[in-house]
Amino acid sequence: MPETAKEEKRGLPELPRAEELKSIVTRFAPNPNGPLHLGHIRAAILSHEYARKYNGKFILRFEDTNPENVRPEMYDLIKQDLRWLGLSWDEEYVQSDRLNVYYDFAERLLSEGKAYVCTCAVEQFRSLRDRGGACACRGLSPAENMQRWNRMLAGDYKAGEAVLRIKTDLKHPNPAVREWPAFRIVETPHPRVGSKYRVWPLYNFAVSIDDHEMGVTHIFRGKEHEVNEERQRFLYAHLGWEYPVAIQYGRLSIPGGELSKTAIVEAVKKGELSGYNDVRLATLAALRRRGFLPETLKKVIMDLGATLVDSSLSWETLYAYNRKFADLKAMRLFFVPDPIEILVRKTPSLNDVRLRNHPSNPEAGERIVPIDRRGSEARFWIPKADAVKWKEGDIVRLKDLMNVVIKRKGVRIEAEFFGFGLLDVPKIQWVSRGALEMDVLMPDATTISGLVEPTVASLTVPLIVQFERFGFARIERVSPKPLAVFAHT
RNA sequence: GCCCCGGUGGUGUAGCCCGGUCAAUCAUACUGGCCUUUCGAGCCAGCGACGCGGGUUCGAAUCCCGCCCGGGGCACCA
Repeated sequence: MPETAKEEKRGLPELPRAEELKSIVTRFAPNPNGPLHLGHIRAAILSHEYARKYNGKFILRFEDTNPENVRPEMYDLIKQDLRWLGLSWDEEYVQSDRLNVYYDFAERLLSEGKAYVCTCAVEQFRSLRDRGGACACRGLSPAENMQRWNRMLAGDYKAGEAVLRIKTDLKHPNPAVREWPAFRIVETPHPRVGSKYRVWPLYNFAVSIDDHEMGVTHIFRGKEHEVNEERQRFLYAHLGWEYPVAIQYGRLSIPGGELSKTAIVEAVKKGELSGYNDVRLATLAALRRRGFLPETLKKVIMDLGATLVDSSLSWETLYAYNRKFADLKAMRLFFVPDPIEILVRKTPSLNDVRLRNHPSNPEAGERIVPIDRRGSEARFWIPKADAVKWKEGDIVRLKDLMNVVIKRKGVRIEAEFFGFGLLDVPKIQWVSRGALEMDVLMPDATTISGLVEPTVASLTVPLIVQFERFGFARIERVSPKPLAVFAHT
């Protein structure tokens, strides 16, 4: 038992204030403007796991308050991604459905003199702000502000002509937190709610209102939000609210994961990438396609924890974790890359062989590998890369079948049967009668072609398999031509 | 330029708040061995780190100061 406790402590340290709060509420709040990647799922997984650990609530909230970059297909893609990861949410919100809520709080702040509608030109406002000064709008009465606000809503101002600002400390050491904007005017129709609204809340406002209204107790987010927290605290103070516990973590990088959501969307448009799940990407869709298992990603993220240090993950680490999980259940198959034919003479009577689908798990069942045999001659395909290393007289074993001795090399290898008994010689995977052509898409987007056992045609895909002596892969389709996506060795 | 944060083995982390039990945890990688009809998995052993300099203290990875290095923010994006 102490073991378990220790393990748990390592993976999931106790949350601050978990004891005093009756219930824990966390949330994952993605912007539906692009595909989820490793960095996003860090927030999602941590939030989810903690909610579950404390029997709390996990909320999914789409932060789509910028009509200009919302991509309608992303709402569902993100949900699919989360489901695949095994994350379940108790409540779901979409910010573009909640404008009235935000408006109510805006009006309350205006009437209490804690916010104002600013019509200054941005540059002018900024230089004033940087010097610690207030613009004329700040001194307006609540009544005047309400009037301006109504004019904003009515459409009397164009985009950029008016903005609602939250009053802060004009002398705050960081100019970036002073008098931050909470609402702006956007004329672009929103993909979900169309032209119903033209005044949109900005991130810091919508997040603050929602986190409080939804009872969020713990927030997980990247440290790039540190300044935002300072800004939001002014709003919480105005409204007399208590700020949730915020847990920040550093940047998570991995080779291939450099691309921003916008850059990915662009590259896909231009055809430079095959899609959001292009194997060269570190999007969740790509990781899934490459055969990474949800439990692998969860484990990796949980091991990372929530430290402020920036961490750079290596693919090797990801592979190692995944190998461990995949090995337990992946069906074994023979795949022969870049095949060369081998003719084996003097073979005794041979039947098609029945092989275990998994070396140590009998429940995985068996499969038949057919053999092309005429009289005492049998034909197989083996990897050329192995064959070139042999010389005449070498003995090798066709794995799980028989030993052969190499007689002649050429465009076709000629060999002779050398017994069934297990020998301490190289064991080579092979295919024979009925073998199917298959492509394996590699992580660098190149393709390796080869032959695979005919049983592939009857598999239910997608399926994670291990091609013996080649590596783990995810079979993506079995017809017309089977395609697998390589995961790792 | 201004504001903020961080630096533990090759990599990722635990420990740092509340100094001693830390000749520093765990994982991964790597090396060697065992096992195995895969170059996969498993088992065993080994390897290897507190950014630098000062200070406080009987004692510092842990506290203080300086330096160096790295990251983030300074959007009417999220």
